[in-house]
Amino acid sequence: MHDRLLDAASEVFAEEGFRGATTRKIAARANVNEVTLFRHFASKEELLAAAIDRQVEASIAMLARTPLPAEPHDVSAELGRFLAATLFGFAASHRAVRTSLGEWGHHPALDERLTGTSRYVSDRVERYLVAAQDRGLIRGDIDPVVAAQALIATIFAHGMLHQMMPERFPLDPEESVAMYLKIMLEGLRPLHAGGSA
Amino acid sequence: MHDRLLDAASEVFAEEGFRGATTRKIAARANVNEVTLFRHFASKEELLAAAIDRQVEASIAMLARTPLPAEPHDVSAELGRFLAATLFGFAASHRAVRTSLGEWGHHPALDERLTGTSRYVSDRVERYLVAAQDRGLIRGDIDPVVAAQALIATIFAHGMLHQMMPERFPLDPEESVAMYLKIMLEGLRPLHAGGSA
DNA sequence: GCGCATTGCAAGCAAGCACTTGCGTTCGCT
DNA sequence: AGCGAACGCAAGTGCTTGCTTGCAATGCGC
Repeated sequence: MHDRLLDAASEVFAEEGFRGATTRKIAARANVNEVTLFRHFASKEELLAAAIDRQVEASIAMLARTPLPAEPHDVSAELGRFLAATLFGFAASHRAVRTSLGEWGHHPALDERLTGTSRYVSDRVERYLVAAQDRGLIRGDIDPVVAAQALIATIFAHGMLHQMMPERFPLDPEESVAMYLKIMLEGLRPLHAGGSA
Repeated sequence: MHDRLLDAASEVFAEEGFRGATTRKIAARANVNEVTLFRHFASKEELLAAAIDRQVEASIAMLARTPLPAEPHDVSAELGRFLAATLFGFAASHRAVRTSLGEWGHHPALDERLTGTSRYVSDRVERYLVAAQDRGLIRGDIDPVVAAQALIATIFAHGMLHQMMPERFPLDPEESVAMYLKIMLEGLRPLHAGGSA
């Protein structure tokens, strides 16, 4: 019951946002009486906070199954796998991601939770790129933090825009990541190694 | 009065979304009686549609003051100027952009309007990159549509994430665009021209 | 079989919502 | 001066919201 309410709350929140996720809708989706909802959670806000926590933990656990190695070897392959998994996750929950962006800033108690997955991803990519730069696998004259930003921002935005404007962002996750990496890794390649891929 | 209501509606909608933008709040922000609002617009939905139209037209007019040339010459400088202007616009209205993303899909009458600026930008960049590819200014083995996606997605996401996680996305518009272009243009450079910048 | 915890159900509450009605006031125009 | 358009104000309608109350039904352990 507890879990069913959390799942229902996540779904309705993703679809309708905080204001739209009424306690009646959540209870109905969980096949539970609205009163029962308030017997499990003191308030709507508390319920949604718990529901978002659950979702973030689940998505991070999912991403943790395709980790970035601590010591980079094949940057293209390793980043490709990780970013494809990330994009896959974003695309699967694009509605929740977009809602979170819209909702961010309105409910301070929820803000930090809402950015949890993004922080996890950017953290890993940053660390990986720093390590890759230490090993001379990518060029040394750019800030790895900025490079991580560019990569994540691209993946991130593509995951949403692909759903919103499919005629303009038509590629599926694997193709997209391959193409983006084709561009970006060429741009990140050590400068002394000239020429093509 | 009409215009004051439209401005107020844009502001409140950007801050609070469709549900949060109550007619009372909009009227109060415009220093107008709520009844007057309904004498100018038949419904809340009609008001917000008109308000969003206005905002989109204004932002496109702003972007049109820094156009991309029909015939590319200096890709880095020309794209840099255009994307900096785009990022500046996104950053200035980041709250509206995020709200639009969250709201998108809920009100079919608003959806097309909400993506107006994005469509304009991706349209221009796509055409520019196609022209640049025709002239051999960027490599020929990548889809210019995909390259445009990567550029816009990066600008787009940075404009939002810079506000939400300033400690992770700290650079201001000019710096950001310069860094992103440094990476991406290196990746887009014609393959026969090896070496560094 | 008894007690206790968990749920459902019907009803309701105060507040907020979009939107309406009626009436009086203030204008600029002729 | 007279007229009509545009506005403010007070009040109210019917609906939805988060949340509560009271009571009856179900189930599980002892």
